[in-house]
Amino acid sequence: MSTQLPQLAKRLKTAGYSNTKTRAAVFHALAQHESLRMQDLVLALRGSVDRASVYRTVELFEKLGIVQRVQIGWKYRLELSDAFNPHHHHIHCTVCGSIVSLKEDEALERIIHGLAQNAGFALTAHQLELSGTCQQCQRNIHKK
Amino acid sequence: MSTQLPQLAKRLKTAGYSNTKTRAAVFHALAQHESLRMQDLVLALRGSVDRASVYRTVELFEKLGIVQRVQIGWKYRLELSDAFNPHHHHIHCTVCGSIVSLKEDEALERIIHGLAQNAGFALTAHQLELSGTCQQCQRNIHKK
DNA sequence: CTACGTGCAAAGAGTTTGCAACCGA
DNA sequence: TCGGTTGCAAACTCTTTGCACGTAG
Repeated sequence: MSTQLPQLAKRLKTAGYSNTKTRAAVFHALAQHESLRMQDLVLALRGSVDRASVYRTVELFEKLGIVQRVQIGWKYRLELSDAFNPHHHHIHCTVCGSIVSLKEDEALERIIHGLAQNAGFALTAHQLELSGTCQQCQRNIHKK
Repeated sequence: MSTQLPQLAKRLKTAGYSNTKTRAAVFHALAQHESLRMQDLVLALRGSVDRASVYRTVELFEKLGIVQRVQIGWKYRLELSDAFNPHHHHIHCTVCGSIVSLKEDEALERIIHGLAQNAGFALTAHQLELSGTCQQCQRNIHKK
């Protein structure tokens, strides 16, 4: 959403960083997708932003809490953080690779915070990753 | 535990694979630690098992459900799967890097299964990763 | 104008693969 | 013995870094 670009500019400014074309381009590319792999992001910006700059920008965005890495399967994917995108978790199909976002679940979040508290930790983040077989793929298996 | 070696032999045999020294060595190294990074595993086996074989063995063990990759921070770590090691989740300190295993929480597991069901998925695995600051590091920060 | 930001190219991790020798059943 | 397994070395992919030039403030 381009409505979020002012948000980006503000965050950069507040933290003392320049609001450059490159950073806006990376942000824009990220906003186009629910989540993407680094290689997709690099590809999407091919010709306009150098690979090294993409990595550097992502690193900065993480530090500023603009972007987060989420684990899907073995590899991470990138997505805008909770401030730009409501908090959620993912479930992915190990057969076809599709990814579904799960709405926030209050009871779940409560338990998670309780677990951290019991361990004496001040919780700053958490990720839950489910994997299994989606409905479509379950049907396909039965066809065989 | 060496008491688990027969378990390994059985699993390999059942699946039609040889029970080799290399595989036993990799398994043994994994059993020595709660979890380790690939590089630590390679290092622990330096001189006895080649790097490529470690990778190949880990891949096989995953396929056979002997080993699982868990996410800690951005990188994955390896640990024996739930069949050899009770199901649990992790919380890690982003300051000192320490990792604490959390005991299974029934309510949590129930919610997770419910979420998968709602999404129409047949759940096969899940991982929860918490991150924050541990008690020790919270104290250290206050000292400053 | 000055310091931060970027592109380019090259270096470094981490991981995979081809092939000949080796070993378990 | 025979086919699966391993070591070795090289190839690949992903990520980081140094440096000179470009650009925002």
